[in-house]
Amino acid sequence: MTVAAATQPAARTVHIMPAAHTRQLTPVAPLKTSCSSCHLRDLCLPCGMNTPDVERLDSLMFGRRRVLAGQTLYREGDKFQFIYAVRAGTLKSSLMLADGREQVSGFHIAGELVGLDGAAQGHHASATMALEDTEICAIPYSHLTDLAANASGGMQHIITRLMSREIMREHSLMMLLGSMNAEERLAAFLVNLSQRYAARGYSEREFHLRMSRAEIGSYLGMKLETVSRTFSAFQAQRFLDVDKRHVRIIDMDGLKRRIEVQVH
Amino acid sequence: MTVAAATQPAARTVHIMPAAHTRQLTPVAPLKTSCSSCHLRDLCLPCGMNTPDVERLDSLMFGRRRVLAGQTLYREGDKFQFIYAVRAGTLKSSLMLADGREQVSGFHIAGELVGLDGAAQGHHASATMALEDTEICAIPYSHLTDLAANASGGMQHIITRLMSREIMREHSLMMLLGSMNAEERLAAFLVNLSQRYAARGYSEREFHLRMSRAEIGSYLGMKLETVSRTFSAFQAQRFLDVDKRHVRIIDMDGLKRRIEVQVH
DNA sequence: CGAGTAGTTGACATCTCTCAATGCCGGTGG
DNA sequence: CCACCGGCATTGAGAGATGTCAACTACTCG
Repeated sequence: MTVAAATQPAARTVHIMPAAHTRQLTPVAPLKTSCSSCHLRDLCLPCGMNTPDVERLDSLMFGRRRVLAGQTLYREGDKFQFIYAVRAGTLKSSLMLADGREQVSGFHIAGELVGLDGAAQGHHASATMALEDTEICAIPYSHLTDLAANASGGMQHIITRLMSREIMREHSLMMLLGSMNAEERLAAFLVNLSQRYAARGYSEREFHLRMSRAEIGSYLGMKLETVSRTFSAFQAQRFLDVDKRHVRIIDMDGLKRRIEVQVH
Repeated sequence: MTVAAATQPAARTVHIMPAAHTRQLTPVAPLKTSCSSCHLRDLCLPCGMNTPDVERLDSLMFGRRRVLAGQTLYREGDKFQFIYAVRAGTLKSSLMLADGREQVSGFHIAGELVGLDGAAQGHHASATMALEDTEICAIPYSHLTDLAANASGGMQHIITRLMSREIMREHSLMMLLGSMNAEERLAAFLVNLSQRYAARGYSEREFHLRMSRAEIGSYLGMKLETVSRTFSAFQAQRFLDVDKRHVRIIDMDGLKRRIEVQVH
């Protein structure tokens, strides 16, 4: 195995596609953030909460932080203290085999939460790193559970639902890894990404991939060459245009027909 | 794809290996069960709880239920009301693709919990069925969350930890599906099973598989013939003896050396 | 300009799947 | 009691998909 190249990149090129907000930031003292005024509130943690609960959330005053491209948010084995909400940018989570093989377990964009995997053991089971300059909210887990204990019952349920959602996310990935071929995998990946971008107001048909072919391959359980060939095959079949990391989907229905995953 | 055979078996043969307790049961009114006196309390839901919390759990008086071999505990889409603890027997959970392909997402034995995947959407994302006559505790989820709201903070944490554990379990499976070959997959499966049996006081080196080759294959992302061939290969390499579903591990270290998964 | 990284593509190797035949076992019914 | 059937497992042979290795291009960074 030689995914080694992807394991510890000295620095990563920064891509500039949807996100302009990553660039100009007051880089000084960690800003405090309020959920109620956040443009991501309907996608992120507060989603589904009632107003008083969101206000309680605000009272926690999450710290905001920047993670530069290639930097690590937490490593495997790190103490579990925070869960993180992505405000802008892209993160990648991965697991390691003893022999150094890496398995990417997820890519996370604005409004998504990472780090919940640490709750079982008190330390993180995966590592998470930024694929581009990324801004996150660090949510102290202990504060969140305190809140759940005191707030209206709904709050407790929110945490549970978040974790359950994570379980479902992994279900789909298992499905994909266990019973799909290369074209189905890549199609599923692109359709999923497209939908997540769309939910955030970006184009569902045209976007920049923030991850390398090797990272996509690791996530989808295939080699980078196979990813590359499958992209070319899709282009030949007129499902999409690809130019390196720039993707334009021409025939969304065609892609979707390749997968038909139910996993509701 | 023709795993169809495994999809809807009319009836299943019952195997008799560790479990004798499945057989004689008062099949009358659903028994109520108390966690504090359960022989599985250190593996199951109460694991890690303090005594007062376990007593609160007892106050819920979970219903006990039998699920016969081949019967379904819940189906994909069913309303999420309970989580289930296996008291004796074996369950299998699986997901469906629209085209009928099945992906087994887990096997569950005594002391393990199933059904948590329903918490996100209020209905189950997977289906669960008994591979042999099985006895379960049905734990009303709403009672559990009520309890979490009132009990000492630890209780809330227990639920979270359970779900986080589920996430980690799926992490390992993803790892396996994403970056291991057939021999590594089967070795990982057998070692894992062996450890779970050992934790329950059964032999770690000799056991009966409750699932078919097709089900193992679906779980591990390979075809039943490949599972069979890999078993034969292990036998030829003197790692184990197999006779249909009876497995005796001869060289546990040899098996473990094939995997070396870290995923802690 | 040279080095390094990422991506693409070809040729070939290898692994796993597919299809098919066979054996084994348990259950059923004559 | 025995013959037969269905389900499960094993095994072989060949096909197909993906991995491996290597060459080449484009681009970025110093």
